[in-house]
Parts: sequence; structure tokens; C-alpha cells
Amino acid sequence: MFKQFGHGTVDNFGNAEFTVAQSGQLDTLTALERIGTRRSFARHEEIYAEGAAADCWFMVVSGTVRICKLLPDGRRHIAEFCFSGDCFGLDNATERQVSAEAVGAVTVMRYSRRATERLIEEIPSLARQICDITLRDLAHAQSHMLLLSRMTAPERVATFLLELSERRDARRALEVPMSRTDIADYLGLTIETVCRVLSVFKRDGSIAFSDPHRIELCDRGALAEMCEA
Amino acid sequence: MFKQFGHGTVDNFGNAEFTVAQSGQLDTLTALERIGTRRSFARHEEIYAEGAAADCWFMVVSGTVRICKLLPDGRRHIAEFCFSGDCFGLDNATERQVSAEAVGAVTVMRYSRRATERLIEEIPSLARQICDITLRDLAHAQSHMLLLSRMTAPERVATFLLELSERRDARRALEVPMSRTDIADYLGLTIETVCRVLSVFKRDGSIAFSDPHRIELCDRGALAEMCEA
DNA sequence: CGCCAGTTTGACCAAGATCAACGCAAGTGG
DNA sequence: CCACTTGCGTTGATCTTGGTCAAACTGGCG
Repeated sequence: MFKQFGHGTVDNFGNAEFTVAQSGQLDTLTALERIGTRRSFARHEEIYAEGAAADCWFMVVSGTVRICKLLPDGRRHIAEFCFSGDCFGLDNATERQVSAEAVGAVTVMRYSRRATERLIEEIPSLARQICDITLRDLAHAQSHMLLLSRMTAPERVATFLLELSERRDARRALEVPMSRTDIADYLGLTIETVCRVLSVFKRDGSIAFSDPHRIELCDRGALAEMCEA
Repeated sequence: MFKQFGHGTVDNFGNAEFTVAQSGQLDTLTALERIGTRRSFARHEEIYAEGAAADCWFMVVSGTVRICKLLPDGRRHIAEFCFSGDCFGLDNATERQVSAEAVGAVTVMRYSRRATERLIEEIPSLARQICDITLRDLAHAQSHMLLLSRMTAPERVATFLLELSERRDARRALEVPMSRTDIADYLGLTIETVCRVLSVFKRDGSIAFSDPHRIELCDRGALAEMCEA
């Protein structure tokens, strides 16, 4: 899983309390429940903008969120997608460096920075868990930079499909909530290239789909081979 | 600056002790001095490998370090360069996800995870400072992903030159410690493209150089315009 | 002097972008 | 109920950027 509470290893860069927190992660979630407020956003609605005050962070309850970064002329990159249980918007800068938008209808919990700080005094292990989430984000960003700088279009798409299926533990048909444009902006490609590669994979028999938002991974082996070649 | 201690804003995602730590950052450095050991590495020597045990972290004393990520077939991406004062190798996973190598001769301080944990009990603000470094790394990675996915070759090179000059606060001639290959792997280009773009900039008069490792930025305005176009 | 590693330049090529058209399903309004 | 629109997704034709391949250049060093 990804960006979620309670998935740290015992070997974390942590003090002794951490293992306690591990078993007590439900407490953490319960405590967060107390300080959070539920918010809903419509499809394509902005959760926060680049440059906005970074005085809170979020956890996805349902739906999908995209974290975007824009160039002045409108070129866009999606740094990541956040699904149910994922956290986003942790930031130590005053202003947001990225924006967050709802891919479809989304419900999130919003936690203010101030309340989180108070809660950390109560549950010190929370600070560590938040730090872990950031470290996992960073590791993901590093892998993704390798993809963006050195992988071919088919490798990128295959990687995306496998990453998505792993994060949403899809057994058969993979739910793809985002548009082809979003996928393209995540993978550093154009929408046409994403379509074409998917069509090739379909012809090969590695994947199958009729509904563009429901892709069946028929041959994971073939896809995995593409990525690591 | 970048990845260094003592550059957080007052508005950090922090508790009350943080502002105290701000004024007391020298204490932190002194304390780190106690638990760290000095290490030197020769040009191109590996500081740690992908997959190695992540039981320590480092601060650059002198020289330049590159953080690399490799594909099985040898394709390489450099996630970042670390200069004097920068920290690297902070990681919560058991194994390294990336490798670190000396660009030239390098001296670093090595801090074991265990000793750092003990020091955090003594100086709680250290945990926050470490977390801040990670958040700054993440913000940099997000900007860099935008560069890798959506910028043209000239935009990438111009961005690189300006970023480098800002981090090393170069007034006239910019010291470029890394090879053209390293620059290419950092920018997601080939060495030939990097050379060609630099030659074009030179012809334009935006930059000047005879020694490839000493580039003079003659027209920062022109370079800045390239990036934000 | 000749070699070596790194840099630069040129000629050519190809992956993926751009431009354009078409398909298709879900609205919308007459 | 059926034209018409709208928003995506898909496919094809063509073009361009940056990659590949190859050769020349440069400075350091045994």
C-alpha cells in the first residue's frame, strides 16, 4: 500500500515508541477522527491551489485525488494519484507548491495543522507516522523520475497499469478512475500515445477492455517484463 | 539553499519548540558533530548501493554527491546532487532505494540511525529538522518531475544552470563539478543534447565558457525566460 | 609522443508529438 | 423520439525534437 497509516516497518527510523504506535494505529485513526472535518468535492473541483496557504492536510475517504504541478503556459504534470486511505497535502512551506484536484466525486478528511500539532503532543508517534508518509512519497517520486527520464512509452504505461493494480489490489478487472489525459500527464506522454500503447497491449492480448475505465490485465507477466527490460 | 539545517520558515509544520531550535541550530550541528564520523570517498566511489542496509545518513562536508537510480539494463537517472551542507540518505525503509556516489573527491559526516534516535530524545527539535529536509527533497522532486515530463531540452538546461547558480551562490563563473553525462542523467537527456544546447546558449551569448566545468552566466534574464516560457 | 577520458560537432534516424478526423455514449432541447 | 451537441477516446498521417552513430577535438599524463 501507499501513503497510508500503519504500514511502516519495524526497522523504521524511529524511537522506541514506534512499535507501540504500530499496534496502536487504530488509536491514531480514532484520534484523527476527532480533529478532522469531512469535506466533499465534485468532479474536477480544486481542493487547494498552488500558492494557497498550506495550513492543513488531508486523507482520502473515497474517490481519487490528483496532485498537479503546472507550467505558466499550461503544461501540466500529475505528481501522484491518491486513493482511499492515502494522505496528501503534508507540507512545511507556507504556500502550496502543488495543487490538488478531485478526479471524480471525492470525500476527504481535513486536518488543520494547528490541531495536528496539539495531537502530536498527545500521541508523539503521530509525528513519526507523518514523517514516514513523506519518506514514502519521496521514494515514489524518485522511482517516478526514473520512469519520466528514462523509460519508453510502453514501459511507462505497463508500469502504470501494474502500479495501479497493486495499489488497488485488483484481482481481475482494474478500475481506472482517471481520464486518458490524466494518465498522459502522470506519465509524461500525450493522450494519443497513451491510447495507442493501450491499443497495442490490447492487440497483444496483455490487456482487454471495452469500457476505457475498466481494464483487465490478462498477462501480468508480459507487462512486468516490459518494465524491467 | 537546500537540504540544509536551519533554513525552515517560522511557519513550519511544527510545535512550539521549533522556533527555539531555529535560534539553536548551531547547538544541533554541534551535537551532530558528537555522534558523527568523518568519511572520505574518492571520485566515483560508491557511498552506498541500492539495496544496501539503510542504517545511517550523511551530511556533505566538501565535494559533490550524486543520488542515482538505475534500471536493470543500465539506464540511469540522477535524482539530485548534494553539495557542502546538504543531507542525504535519510530513509525509513530497511534497504536503500537509491545509491549515492562521489562525483569528485568527497568528505561527509556519517550519522548512524541508532545514535540519531538517541540524540532526538535529547534534542526533540532535531526530528522536525530531519522531517523538514525530507519535505524539501519532496518539493524539489515534484518540480523536477515537471521538468522531466514537460520541459524541452533548452528549458531543462537553462533551469539546471540557474538552479546550480542559486545553490552555490555563484556571482560570476559557475563551478560545475559534474560531468556532461551526469548533467544528462539528471535532466533526462543524452550527453550530446546537453552539449549541443550549451553550445547554442554560448553562441547566443547567454553563457560563456572555455573550461567545460566553469560556465559563466552572462545573461540570466535570457535563461530565466527560457524556463518560464 | 601517444593514449585516454571527456567533450564537442555533424549526419542521420526514430519515438513520440502534433494535427486532423472519426467514433461513441450521454445529455439536451425541439 | 430523434436531431444536435459535447466530451472523451481512438486511429491515421505527418512532422519535429532529441536520440543514435560516428568522428574529431582537447587537455592531462605515463
